[in-house]
Amino acid sequence: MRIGELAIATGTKAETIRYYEREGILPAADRTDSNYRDYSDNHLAALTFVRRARQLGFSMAQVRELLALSDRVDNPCQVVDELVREQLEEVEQKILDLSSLRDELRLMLRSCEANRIGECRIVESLARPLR
Amino acid sequence: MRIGELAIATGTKAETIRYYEREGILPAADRTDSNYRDYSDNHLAALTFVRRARQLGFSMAQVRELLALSDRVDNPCQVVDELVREQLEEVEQKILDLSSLRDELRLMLRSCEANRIGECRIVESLARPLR
DNA sequence: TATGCACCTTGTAGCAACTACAAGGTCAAG
DNA sequence: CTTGACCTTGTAGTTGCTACAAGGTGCATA
Repeated sequence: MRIGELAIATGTKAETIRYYEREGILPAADRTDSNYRDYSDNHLAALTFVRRARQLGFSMAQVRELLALSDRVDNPCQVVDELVREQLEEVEQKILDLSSLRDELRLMLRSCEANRIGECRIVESLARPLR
Repeated sequence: MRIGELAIATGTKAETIRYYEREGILPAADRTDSNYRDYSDNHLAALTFVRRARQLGFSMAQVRELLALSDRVDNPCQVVDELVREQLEEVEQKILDLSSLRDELRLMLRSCEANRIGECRIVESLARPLR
């Protein structure tokens, strides 16, 4: 399978796939006579894994770790569990941050009843000293 | 007031302040005889505004817009309102995305009862085809 | 006066994770 | 035999900073 096909199959741009290969996230593909990359089902599975982990918010470094772990079938599952737990904590923190941000934005909208910037509470509230 | 003072007053690194000046987000400061930047209270207010907007998740481009709007006191407040509304929508969408992500991570953790990677559901669930 | 230290200057390069080109090679269809 | 879709490499751009390096300035202290 050529890079374009793999790209469509995984919803990844061809350039991103080449980037992953350069970064050592994906193993290099075989080459055809005309030097085109030629991917196997193993590559498809690997890229699927990578994309899914990325979608779940894992960093490239974390994906590297996950890949290394999943290669060594005899490792304790605990290590993977730990990575997931860390990621979960980060995500939960982000949700909290965004929630208070959302509340502030909502407040700003509600307070805007003037119709000229001169009296606009939104601009005022942005100009307030930082907490 | 010198750059270090302004940095402390706003919780911004001096390098970031110089960066904002380069980017035209902040007006250039006056210079002392020895070529040090010399900031006024207006600069303090402007930087406070910028930092607050950035904390609220506005992009640099949006901050530029907000600054331009807040300069023209006779513009309808509606334009600012619209920007805030857009930002709010983005934030709400991000919260939704992160929430489903959180749910998936929680599921992964719960399903991991094996203790060897060979049977690890987490690794399995990462290898599943992309939705 | 000298010296040490914190602060300032400019310029450049690095980060994450791609994305967008440019300039050219390959291949199948019409 | 030409068109057009695909592929190749390499390089540079994106966002919003951050981190140097190499040198100048200002002020307190020995």
